[in-house]
Amino acid sequence: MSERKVVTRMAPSPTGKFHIGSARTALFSYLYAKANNGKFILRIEDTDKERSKKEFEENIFDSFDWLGLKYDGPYRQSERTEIYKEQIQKLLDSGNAYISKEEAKEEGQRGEVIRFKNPNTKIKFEDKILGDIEFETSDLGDFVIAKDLDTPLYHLTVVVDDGLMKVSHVIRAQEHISNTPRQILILEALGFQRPIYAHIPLVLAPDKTKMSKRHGAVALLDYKEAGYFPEAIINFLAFMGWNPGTEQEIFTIEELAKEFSLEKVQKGGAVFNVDKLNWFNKQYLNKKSKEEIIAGIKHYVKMPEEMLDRAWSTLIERIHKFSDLKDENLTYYNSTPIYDVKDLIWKNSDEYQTKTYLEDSIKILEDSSFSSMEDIKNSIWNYAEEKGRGDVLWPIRFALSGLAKSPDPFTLAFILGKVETIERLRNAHKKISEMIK
RNA sequence: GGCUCUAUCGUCUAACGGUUAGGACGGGUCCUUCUCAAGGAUCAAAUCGGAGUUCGAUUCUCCGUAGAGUCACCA
Repeated sequence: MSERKVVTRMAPSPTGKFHIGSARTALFSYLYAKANNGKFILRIEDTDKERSKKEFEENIFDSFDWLGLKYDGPYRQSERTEIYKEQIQKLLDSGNAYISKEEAKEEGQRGEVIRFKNPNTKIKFEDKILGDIEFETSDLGDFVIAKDLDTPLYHLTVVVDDGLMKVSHVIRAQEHISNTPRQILILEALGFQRPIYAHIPLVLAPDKTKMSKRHGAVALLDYKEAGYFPEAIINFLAFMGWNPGTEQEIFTIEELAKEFSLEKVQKGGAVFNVDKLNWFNKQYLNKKSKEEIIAGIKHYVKMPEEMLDRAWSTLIERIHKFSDLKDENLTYYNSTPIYDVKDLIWKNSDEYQTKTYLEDSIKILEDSSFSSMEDIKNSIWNYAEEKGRGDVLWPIRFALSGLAKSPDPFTLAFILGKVETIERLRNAHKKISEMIK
């Protein structure tokens, strides 16, 4: 019984961009196959000629590539018409299906379709995740399995393909659970071996309903665009509805493939929590090499190479993902900040003191080495301690960034470089001098 | 509405029928600190309700309640 080689599959239809929820289903299928030394198949379910689009098929491939999920295939149902035809004929011949004359109620409907002859029985199956499930098939009626011999429909094609491709475990989203009895009926009529079913819980939006376009970003590749790392997405997705039973949270896909089991998959749906995703992404961001980080930053920030070399580690301190850089006010790195002179003065300080501190600071920094942030800090720290850290440091930092919130003055000075730093400080000094007279 | 499924902190989740119900995200407070971020410490926060089984139910059973999915000549 357990002799069967593990074969799982993901069977998306190219009728829209590949969904983040589908990505998780694919991941679970993939992981289960890997965990059991099995095979993972990608099958494009494009029997609906009206709605299937090549661009969406591409989107599916790009999605798998981005996540790094290797698969067997891809197979396309649109290329397997002859196979289905043969199976439909078998069903017709055995009396399990029949050609039904119909009244076309809607435009495009046929006057003749092929229906499955429902034996009206009770179908029981054991779902690996949900447990025993029972359906009365009588309320399904004689459902349509093909428009004609050359135009098979979903239920038929899934069963035929899963049967012929020797799929051992059908791991799919819970929304498919009510399709299962129909498919078991066809499968039995065709004499295929029954796969093990595992219906994984849905990915939910914050309102607890199935995630859809109206909830925001649902296409997997939207997350690529937003600057998330595929490793972070995988790690996050794996933890929606599954957990290792330990307190380890960071997993590479290889580690996941080792640990994954259907027994630990949750029964109920899981709400998609962007904050947690961001946290995962940050974990991976912190592990990236300097080169990778610089490359990522370049997509969102224009900065001289040499300056970027000093700024990269500071830039990622305040973000979870690269695209967050868009929301950061970073213009002060490239252009002289514009600000109100009065903002140069720290809390209880005044313009006279601030002017003096600026003057002294400029002198100190002119003699300082700028080869590291520490050098800069060391040169001015004692003076700041003596006069009051806020009184000295705030004007410097403000003169450099023009912002109430920014990295510390030493870091800023280091990134901007000596020439630019001194110039901005002189500028500030000039402004405050003018204010006084 | 029919059918099917689900139910532990706000969210993701852990807990052989016996735990002060644990962890993570997020949040609060404190420390650090010129600001922000980061970091460290710390706190708050949950077993849907009612019966039953049991010496003992988060855990098993039943009934409620709530939520979800699905009901195509789509997949």
